[in-house]
Amino acid sequence: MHDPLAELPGYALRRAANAMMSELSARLAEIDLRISDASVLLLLSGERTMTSSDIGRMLDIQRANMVPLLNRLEAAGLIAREPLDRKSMAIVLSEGGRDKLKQVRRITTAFENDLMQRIPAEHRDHLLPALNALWG
Amino acid sequence: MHDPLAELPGYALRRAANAMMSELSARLAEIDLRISDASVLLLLSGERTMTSSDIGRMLDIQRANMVPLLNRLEAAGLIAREPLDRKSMAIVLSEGGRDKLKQVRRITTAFENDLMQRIPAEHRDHLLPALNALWG
DNA sequence: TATTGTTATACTCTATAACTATA
DNA sequence: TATAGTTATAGAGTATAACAATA
Repeated sequence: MHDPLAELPGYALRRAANAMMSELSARLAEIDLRISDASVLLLLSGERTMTSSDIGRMLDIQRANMVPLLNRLEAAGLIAREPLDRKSMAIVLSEGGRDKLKQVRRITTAFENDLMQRIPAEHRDHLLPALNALWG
Repeated sequence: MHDPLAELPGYALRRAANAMMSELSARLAEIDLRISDASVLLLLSGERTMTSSDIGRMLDIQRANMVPLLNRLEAAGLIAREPLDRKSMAIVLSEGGRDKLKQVRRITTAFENDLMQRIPAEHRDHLLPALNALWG
């Protein structure tokens, strides 16, 4: 059939992202996390001390929307809020958070490998730089 | 800074798609359309007669979610519903819909060109086939 | 003055279940 | 028996405005 949308990279980008997100969501649901939860845990695995606002800026999540997200992670025992001064809070991984992070790494590594395997070899190495050029 | 997410294609895919969508949304807002509205108009430009369910299957939109979408397009005078039998309705472009479609084509063509220009030349031609491999 | 954390709110998109009528 | 169109509803994600307290 002739699909008038088949040649539009923007359309393909949307469909590919949607397919990827729904598959990743399903895999992360097995450890009771959402994609944004997992992103936060991965970000907190770095060396830097970060506040809620810092995390939001890095992940492009509004400050206001970080609140329920971090509440959820805190209620699950994965992070703790520690005062930096009387205004800001450091968000740190708890011991349970570090355990969960290992599971996140296992799942995301396998997932990214599966994604790349689906791409014909001659195109594979071009995807990441092309995508990064579209938002970095 | 060291960003633990920088090397994940899935993450880059999400960020690139979000950036693309918000820019395209803004451009389409100038002609009072949403992205899914524009997708439907582009799809209806093909030769085939299509029902609401057909469109939903092509665009991966649930049957139930097609209803408000098509109601909106009908209220804007862009499409009409014409009975095929006593059960199904053909969705057809009205004259206003064909005019709007020209504007959609103008905007999306310019947009896709802009997108591609942001990608370094050596990666450019690989994006569409790589993305299509992730959902087709 | 700018920023942090927060509350409240609204809008969009998406997913599911159920129903009627027709193929 | 399967499908079309529809209604109702709920869950996510996301955006904005406002506020008090602190840098």
